[in-house]
Amino acid sequence: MTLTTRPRGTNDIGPGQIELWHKLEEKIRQVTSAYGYQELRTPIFEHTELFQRGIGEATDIVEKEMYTFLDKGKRSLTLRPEGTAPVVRAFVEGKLGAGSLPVKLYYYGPMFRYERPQAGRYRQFTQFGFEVFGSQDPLLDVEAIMLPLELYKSCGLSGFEVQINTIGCPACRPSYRQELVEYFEPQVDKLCASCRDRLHRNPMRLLDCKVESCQEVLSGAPQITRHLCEECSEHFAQVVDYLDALGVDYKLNHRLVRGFDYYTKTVFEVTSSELGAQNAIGAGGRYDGLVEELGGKPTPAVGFAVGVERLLLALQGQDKLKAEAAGPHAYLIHFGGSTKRRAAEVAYFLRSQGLWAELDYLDRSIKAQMKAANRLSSKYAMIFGEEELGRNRVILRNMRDGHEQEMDLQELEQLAKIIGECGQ
RNA sequence: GUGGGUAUAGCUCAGCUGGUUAGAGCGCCAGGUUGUGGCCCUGGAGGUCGCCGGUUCGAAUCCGGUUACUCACCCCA
Repeated sequence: MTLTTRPRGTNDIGPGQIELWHKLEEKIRQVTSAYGYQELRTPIFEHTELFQRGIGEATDIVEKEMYTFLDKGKRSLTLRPEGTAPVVRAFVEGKLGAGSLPVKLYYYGPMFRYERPQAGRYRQFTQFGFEVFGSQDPLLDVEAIMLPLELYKSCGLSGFEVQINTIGCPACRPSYRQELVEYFEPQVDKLCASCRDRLHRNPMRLLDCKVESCQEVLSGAPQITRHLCEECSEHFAQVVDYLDALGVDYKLNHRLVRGFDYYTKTVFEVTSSELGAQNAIGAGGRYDGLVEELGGKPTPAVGFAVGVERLLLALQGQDKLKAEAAGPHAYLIHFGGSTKRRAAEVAYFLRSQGLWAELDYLDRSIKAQMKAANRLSSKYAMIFGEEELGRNRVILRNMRDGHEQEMDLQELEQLAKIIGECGQ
């Protein structure tokens, strides 16, 4: 449309915001390194088929939310709507499982889904996620919950809730499905339109329907517990056991179902009380069948993804993770002409020492330059006056207390030292 | 894809039932201080009133459409 509006559902992140992003990214690096994860950067787009197979044909994402296009070679490509399938693809393609297991990988970057934007939902959004390959240990399911909790806490976030559930595996899910269908079918006329539609395609998805009129039928729906095979049942018991032992606060939610087809056994979701309708700040689960489904050797895996914009929204709501704006170490004030050249010379020296030196490029009055120094909250102002320069000296003014002293320009190192010490 | 709300200066907003040069606060620039910031005072710049069309002698104001933002549904991080 216009040259001056960004595409719907996208955001520019500039001064005032980017500082928070940098801080969060730093926290992410700290937490992932403490847990022994290495970063994996995958392409922004992949072969469309990867997502069709990985996420599942019958999911909303694949059916209506993907940014899919043909390139000049007539290949169907898709802007990644999530991070797990690409990581699995890279894991298989790069034979990353050839060495010692488990393999711990994390990713960070933009994802794309064509949806109506709303609070905490954008067409281009950012996810931080991680995946562990090569072990069925329930302790790794627990780690996949602990790591994000560590991140949230280190950011200062409070008011979040962990919900967990198990959705079984290909061995035990069919019989549960069947019981669900048998339970719902006689009362099909009491269900909403979308539930009726999903009943035969994916009956488990009815469980988290929020339509008021469905609630009564749903409350009597059978639970998966009785259908779990011994392996799944034991696995989940151990997950719960570890969580209890580690003192993690969580809530069992038998109606928690994830939107992707690849999940098996444990699924979890973290919500924030700070957010509106889109209150999930992270979610994940185990997916023991996906690597094989995508052409790799059978490899169990578990992962988690954090919605970065949502986490940032929650943090801002709680006034956390604030970035204090740093100012220049020195603002060099000049009168134009030769004084400007001397100021520039000193500025470049200071910068070469790693100090933030700022100067006026608009040939403004001294008063205006002082105001600029003040506005940027510069620690020092340096005044390059004709008279002082004649004696090879400048005035160094401490902007905090107004104290001034003359400094010798022969000793730039000394000058840089003073400015650098009080700065920061 | 569906529904509600909103759209006036860089920002936050006022503009009553349509009436002449569209305002305020903050911010920005300049001056008050011939070489010195913050406070104060004075002045100044800055607006296609989202866009298109309609009603009217006359529309920022009423009507229709459209786009964007926003909130919610579906779904999801």
